[in-house]
Amino acid sequence: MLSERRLEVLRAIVQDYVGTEEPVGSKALTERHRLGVSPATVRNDMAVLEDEGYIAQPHTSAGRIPTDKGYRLFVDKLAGVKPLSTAERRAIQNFLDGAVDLDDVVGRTVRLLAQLTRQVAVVQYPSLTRSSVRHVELLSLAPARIMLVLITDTGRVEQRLIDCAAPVGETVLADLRARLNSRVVGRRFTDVPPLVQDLPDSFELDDRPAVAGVLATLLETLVEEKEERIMLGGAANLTRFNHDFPLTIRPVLEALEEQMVLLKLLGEATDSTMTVRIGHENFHEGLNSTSVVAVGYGSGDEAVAKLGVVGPTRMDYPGTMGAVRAVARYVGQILAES
Amino acid sequence: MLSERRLEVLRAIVQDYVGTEEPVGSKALTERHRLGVSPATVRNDMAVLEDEGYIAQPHTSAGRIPTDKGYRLFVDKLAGVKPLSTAERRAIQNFLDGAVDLDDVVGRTVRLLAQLTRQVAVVQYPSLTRSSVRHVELLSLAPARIMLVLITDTGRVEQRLIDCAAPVGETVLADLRARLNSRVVGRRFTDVPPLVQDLPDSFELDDRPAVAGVLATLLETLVEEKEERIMLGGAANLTRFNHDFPLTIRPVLEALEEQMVLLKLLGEATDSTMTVRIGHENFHEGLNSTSVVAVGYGSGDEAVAKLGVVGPTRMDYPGTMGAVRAVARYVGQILAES
DNA sequence: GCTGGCACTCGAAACGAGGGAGTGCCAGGC
DNA sequence: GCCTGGCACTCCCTCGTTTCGAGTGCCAGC
Repeated sequence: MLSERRLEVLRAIVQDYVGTEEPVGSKALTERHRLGVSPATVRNDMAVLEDEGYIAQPHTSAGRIPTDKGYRLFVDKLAGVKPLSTAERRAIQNFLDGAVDLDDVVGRTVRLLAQLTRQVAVVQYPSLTRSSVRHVELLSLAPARIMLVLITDTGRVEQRLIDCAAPVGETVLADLRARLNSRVVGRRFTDVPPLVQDLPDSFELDDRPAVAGVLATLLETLVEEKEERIMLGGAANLTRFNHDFPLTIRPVLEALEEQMVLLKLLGEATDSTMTVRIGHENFHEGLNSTSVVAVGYGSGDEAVAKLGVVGPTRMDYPGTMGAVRAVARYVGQILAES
Repeated sequence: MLSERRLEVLRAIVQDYVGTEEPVGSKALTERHRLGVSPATVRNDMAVLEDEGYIAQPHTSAGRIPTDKGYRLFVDKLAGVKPLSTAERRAIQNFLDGAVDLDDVVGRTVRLLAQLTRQVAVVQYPSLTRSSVRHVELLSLAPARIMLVLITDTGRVEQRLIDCAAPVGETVLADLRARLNSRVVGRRFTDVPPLVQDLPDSFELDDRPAVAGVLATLLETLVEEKEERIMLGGAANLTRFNHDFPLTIRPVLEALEEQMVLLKLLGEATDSTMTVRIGHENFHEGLNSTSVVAVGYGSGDEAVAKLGVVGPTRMDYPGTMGAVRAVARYVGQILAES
């Protein structure tokens, strides 16, 4: 177990390194922080911290920088979540109010988060699997062609084209639409499958294939993982850490273009606790020197999706966590109102 | 007027510079191209080309690089559009087939273009103002709250929340829905306003405000420029020209995050001719060393929107133009089918 | 267990020489 | 009149050397 002072030294190192982006030495540390001991003592502490793997030196005779393990300790034990100023809170509110639809909400959120944290923002659309049905619409585009439109309680709209083997009459379609809605409106999407299973049975034999086709597409839409949509913003902020630049920005940009990677970054937890994934904890080559701060958001207690930011491991964790949490709360409110 | 050979020299310079990314000198030129003259002659030609502003040298005693004016001449007079190989064509087809909805089409297109050209791809969603109405849906969410869903013939779906001053009955809503659809389905969005202007008059006095409100939101949705949606992809390709890197990538990324800038980049022309905007022709600081190749696409002859790529002025114009044109054609086909 | 002192390390910046690619210009030849 | 070979000149780039300084580890002393 590390002594109190050594933890204090680690905290000071993290803070200074985040601020200056340069390895921090023992002398500079004692000058910038009131540690009450001499540089020599700090050097001894640093040697211990290095042995334990919390800090490292880029090369002999340079200052120290925190390791992933060091940041982890910092986040878990040494740092809190910095609340936003009232001015910032007001800015968030102003910015998010006035969104006209879900796309707009998500778009504004992503820009807001990017601006607030000066990092790359990632916002997931409300997940279908965690939403409820507000309305199902069936539109006949051509005799054997139907458009399925799904509207969720979070305002999300999904559409699908369905090619039927045989033409479907307007009356059948209207009938199906009515029955479908009476059964599923207000229900969670995950509960839908058993509710519609026997629906084809109540139709004329001739119409059953078409009805079954529509239902199949409906269920497919619910299940497909690619239906998890994600919006990204603030990529320009990547250029701010122009340290070892070209080497590091490339793989990050590439990773951020992959839907699947983004989803994994945000994490699987379905509650709204905040997760901080640091460096190698992301298990993705190329994101080894980036951290992710993510949190669930939703209209109620339960999270319908996640949002967060991606930045260098050398980031202002307390500030970032504060911003992410605050934005998630406001987005939840907005969603609850609509 | 430049002599034939001098044009040939310019072409050679552009080609070599695009290939090597390094200023090209007279000796290297004669070695790599069969110009039939000596380096000294080429030097004289280069001096003339420089006087005319087609090429420049970064500093005395360095090779020459093309100026924007030089690229312009190259694109206009010296280069054609390189057709894609059949393998590439097949790849496009395979990649775009199997898209399930409009979002999917646009998403696939953006990835395809980025991959094909190895540059940043930009795809605009079919513009509302150039589409026709397929269906208008009105859903009652709460007594005084309506969701308006607009579906276009290109498969685009837009939704809007409408807060009415007073509750609107289901029958009124159904009535309005029916009348609205019978009037506007199949019509161009730009033609809609006069078609619905007198619609409130046919309703009970009590219901007119609500009806008018719905119509107002509908018209607003059509007009608003921000409804021009755009998808972006391949940002990681920016890192490929890591020449004067950090200086140049930052403003480009920033510019690409602004919806308005992107729209302007794609250009205003509504037909499907290809436009190439080179360097300063973009009139946007930060995009001074990037070029944009854009073209309209649509299901018929007329363009419903634009797509294109953004890359360094030092790009392979013939190849890029070929890829952009080919992709636009395929997307048009896909759209026509749906 | 803390501190001051000291020798040592090693990267970053500054300096300077050399090489080389490229240029402009000129005189001569077809 | 246009092309060509020759030549002197210009600068950038590379590379080795040097210097400088921040930082370290270790040790003896309090």
